This record gives sequence, structure tokens and C-alpha cells, in this order.
Amino acid sequence: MDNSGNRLAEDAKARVIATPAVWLEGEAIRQLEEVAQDDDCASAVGMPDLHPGPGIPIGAAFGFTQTIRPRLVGSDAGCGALVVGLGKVKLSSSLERRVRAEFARPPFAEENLDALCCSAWKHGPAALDDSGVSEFLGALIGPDGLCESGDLPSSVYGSALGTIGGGNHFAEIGRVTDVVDKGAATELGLGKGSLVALCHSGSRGLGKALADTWGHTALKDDAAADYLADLAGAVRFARANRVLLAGRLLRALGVARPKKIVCAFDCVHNHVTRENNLWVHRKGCAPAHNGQMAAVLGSRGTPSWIVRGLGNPDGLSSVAHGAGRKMMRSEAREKIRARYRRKQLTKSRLGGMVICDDTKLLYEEHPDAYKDIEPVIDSLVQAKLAERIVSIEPLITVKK
DNA sequence: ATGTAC
Repeated sequence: MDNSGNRLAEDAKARVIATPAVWLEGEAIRQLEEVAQDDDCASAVGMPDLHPGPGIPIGAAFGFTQTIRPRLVGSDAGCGALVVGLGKVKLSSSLERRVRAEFARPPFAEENLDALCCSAWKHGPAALDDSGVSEFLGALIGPDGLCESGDLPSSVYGSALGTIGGGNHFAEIGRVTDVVDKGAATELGLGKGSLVALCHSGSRGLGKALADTWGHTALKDDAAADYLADLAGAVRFARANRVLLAGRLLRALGVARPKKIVCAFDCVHNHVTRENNLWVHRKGCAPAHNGQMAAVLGSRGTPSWIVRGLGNPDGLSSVAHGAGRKMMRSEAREKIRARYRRKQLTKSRLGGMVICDDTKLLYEEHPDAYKDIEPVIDSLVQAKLAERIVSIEPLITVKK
């Protein structure tokens, strides 16, 4: 028995992780059930941030027995959230100016990008010395480098590295506010009041190219292996992008040394991996294996939560990736425009500020367009998918 | 969510 109440038709394969306090759009549940009806689908789990997407819902994990479905990974393969704990950092009074300046200029020198984007990366991260995050990059990206040799046209996508991207993506400096699991928080260096860099970004044009190439296919054998190799490149690209964004935040904070980093973990939201004899596709959904840390992203008006996964098979070892939208973008543009003056849009209910020149995006991404995160986290905890560690409230959020 | 074209 799941806790979805009576929202789902009799369908043993689809379930929703949501207490009655979580509002869910009917169209999202319809899309979830539609995927679950596929003969090869063993289970489809909607997370409490489930919302309608392009034919398939966002905020769900799908377990397939035999085949890989690139469509269920979507056009932003590798998109995810990076959390970097910085411990106690003294904030400069000119922080806002410094963050603005950092994100107003190109992120890295051309020659460094080239070094990053080609197979030369495999020989070491030394080319990135200018940011002071090279060791950090090397540690997070791993020895395989950014991409398979020759599979990434750096001239096309390289300039996207270290930039935020659009939509719900952001780079943020936040502060730990509520500490629920003090032991875990201390162990991670995420004590109350400590600073965190939080980066939500994806694989940009590379992920789109991948989606266009693989389309709505059902993959097995050699084709599946080819797709997985492409996907691995997109995941490394997206992860590198997040690391570079974190590097820029560190630069603005005046924290240029990797040893100041007390913890770092990266959650991939759009991915497919083989787990327990299933191809587990996560679409807007973070892995939460037993002991694995995940960030469930808030909305500036509501905090983000760091949770520890419990590896619950009923939830396909996953958790929600965020609070989830409450309004469609078009609806948000109209309603928020009527509700607030332009000047009110850059300061959030929690006191944080957003740096964003795009008024339309400020409407679409306003906290009012998102659900409260509290029932979302509560649903994950009640269903025993994860446990709360700490909450993080935004101080400065950069969006493009 | 994206890069490009309109």
C-alpha cells in the first residue's frame, strides 16, 4: 500500500509518493500512468514534486526491465545539483557587487576551455589553474575526463561551460538554517550558519543534441551501449559545468582554495542507470541510495533541504529534485506580474536576493510559482525514502 | 531547457 490515496487508478505499476497535503496536477498523474502502461515498465514512481512535462512527467523514476528510453531522460541529460559546503565564511560587504561582476564576465579563458573540452583533459586538470578550483574539479569529475575523445565539439558547446543556462537553473550562495540531524551535519561540515554554494545546471546544447539524436527509441544491446556512452559524456559535461559555476561563486566569495571546501556532493536529476536488474530512469529526480546525500531544491521563498537517502526500493532509491512547480510558466507570468511591482521581485520572503536581468524569468521563476517544500520533504520522510539533515536558505541567487 | 532564427 502506497500513500498516494485515491489519486491513481488501479495500477500496480504506478505510484505517487505524496501525503494528502501535496497538491498534484491531474495531467502529471495521467502522464505517469501512461508511461507505466508500457509493457517493459516494471514500476513508475511519481515524487511529490511531480508535474507535467513534454509528454512525460517531470519528478519521477521509471524502472524498465529490458530497454532504455532516452525520452525518459529527456533533453537536459546530466542536469542536476551540486552542493559545496564552505564552513564558516566571513561575508564581505561587497559580496553582491562581486557576484554581479563575476557573472557579468565570461567565465574562463578560451585556452582553458579548450583544455577542458578536449581529451587533453584526461592528462590532468592543470589548465584550470586560473580559478583555483582545479583540484576540486579533478576530484569531482574523475579520471575519465569530460567526454570521450572526439565526441564533444568544443567549438559548439565549450562556451557553455561555467555558465548557468536558463529556466530553473541557478548558482546560489546559501546558509544552513535548520539542523535536524546534528551528527550528520557536523560530520559533513554543514553546521548551523555555515555557507554553501549550490549550483543547478545541465548539459546545455549537448544534452539537446543527444535527445535529438536518440529520439523516442527503445534501446537494447549495442544501441543501448552507444547511448550510454553519449549520456556519460553529457553527465560529465553537466557536472563539470556545475563545478565551474561553484568555482565562480568561490571566486566571488574570495574562497579560492579547494581546502576550504568541507564537503561536496553532486546529484544528477536526468539520467538512467542499471540498478537491481532494472534500467532506472530518473527525470527530475535525484538518486537516494542508502546513505547517499541529496539536495531537494527550494524556490528562494522556501528553503532547500539536504537529505540522506534510505535506498528504499518502493521509491526506486530516489527522492524529489525540488519543490515542484505550482503554476505553468505562462500562468506565472500573468499572475506574478499582476501581484508584484518590478522592485519587489528581487528580494525573497526569506530575505535572499536574486540577481537576474530578465523580468520575464523573474515572473516564471518566482517563489509563488512553486509549491511549498515542507509537504514535499514530509512526504519523502513519511514514505521512508530519505531523512532530513539540514535546510539551506538562499542569500544570493544568480539566474540568467 | 536549448540555440537559433525570425
